[in-house]
Amino acid sequence: MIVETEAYLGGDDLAAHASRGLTERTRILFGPAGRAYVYFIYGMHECLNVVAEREGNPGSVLIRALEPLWGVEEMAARRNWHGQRCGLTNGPGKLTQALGITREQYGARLDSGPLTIRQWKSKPQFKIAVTPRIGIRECADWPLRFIWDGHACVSKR
DNA sequence: CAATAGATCATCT
DNA sequence: GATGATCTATTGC
Repeated sequence: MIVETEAYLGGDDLAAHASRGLTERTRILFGPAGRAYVYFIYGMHECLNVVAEREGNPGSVLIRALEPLWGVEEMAARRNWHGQRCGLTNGPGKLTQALGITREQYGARLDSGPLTIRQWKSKPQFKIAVTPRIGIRECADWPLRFIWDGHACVSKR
């Protein structure tokens, strides 16, 4: 269950990787929605995005945190680069570590297959809070971070 | 407690 | 050659 996301837009959203145009790394952002945009950052972290706009518009959603509903033991069995146990999913880098997501999943479908993200069928019975995005400089105060308010798996700050 | 340093590399200038 | 949609450990108050 995803409990924290951030939106990255096209056009004048300078915080978005796609804002500097189509490059080899960002080309998937300009493709059809429902694909995975995985990028490597800070020399040691992968982050997972869902392409969210129609073809030609580079909008995406960064998956920042989730609550593991199953597979917790598999996640906990993995080790991160520091040799420590992971399995925590409250942060973009830790999340991909726990799920075993790498750039091999770049461009993978998220609407079918093993990485399918399912929709919440009924109306959400929890409170959704909106806050500024985290860890960026450009457009840092744009209210584009969406969290399950009060959920233990949401990242800090 | 809060602040910061360090790890470490693909991507862009 | 600099930087970054991060995380953890360590230092300093």
